[in-house]
Amino acid sequence: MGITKTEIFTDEQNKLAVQLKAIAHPARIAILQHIIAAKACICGDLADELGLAQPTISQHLKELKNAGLIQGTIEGVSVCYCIEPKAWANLQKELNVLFSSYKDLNSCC
Amino acid sequence: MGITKTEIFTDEQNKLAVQLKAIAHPARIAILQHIIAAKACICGDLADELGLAQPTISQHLKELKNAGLIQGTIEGVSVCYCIEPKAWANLQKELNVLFSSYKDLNSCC
DNA sequence: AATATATATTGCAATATTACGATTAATGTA
DNA sequence: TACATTAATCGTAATATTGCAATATATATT
Repeated sequence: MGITKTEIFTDEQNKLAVQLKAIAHPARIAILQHIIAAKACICGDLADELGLAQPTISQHLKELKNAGLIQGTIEGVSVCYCIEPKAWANLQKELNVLFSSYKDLNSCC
Repeated sequence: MGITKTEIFTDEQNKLAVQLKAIAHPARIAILQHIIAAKACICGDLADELGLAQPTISQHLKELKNAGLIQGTIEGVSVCYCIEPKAWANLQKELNVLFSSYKDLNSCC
């Protein structure tokens, strides 16, 4: 078919998948890194820095925003994007739970 | 176009994106959780447990393996899949670097 | 009000992903 | 060797993503 069967998974699994998908693109990783380093937080600057067209950056920002990972504040004619602290911390926690649940011991092969 | 411009990003950004993409699907999250909890580590069992067809699980396992996150050991007629410890630890580290690089202080908005 | 600047949206073509039935390949057992 | 069991691959249809040019929207300035 081609459509993910979200109904057979838990809300946690689906939400984690959605947020990871938002990060799982090199351009969006680069955008997040730039925002965090405060090198650039507005669309046009990011487009210049990363070498992608303005509409492309705008779309990536939209996806990150839809996933709740960043927030935008209107500043005159431009928009300043930055990390959404709660979602960021929550995702970090969820990932830690997943990654820490594995101990080298319980490997069966 | 529709093709990611990997050449304008660093190897680290691209690799991280690939591995995150591998995890960024509810079925693959569920598979990893099952493998870690040692509830099931063979294709058929996972198919039964998760309610997806055997070829579908096989494809998801292949993607996780391609990303280097799991490894498969042939055990008679079946294959036991488990976490690839090094890649797992490395990804955990990379994610920690990314997530920890953000401090609530340096938000510009 | 007209102009400049910055972001968002639309539309499109190329590509990638998702899921599964049918089939094939590989190992173990009678 | 024939048969059973399990995993992988192939083929296909549906859907989603990626990137950009063109355009629209929104705010600031003159």
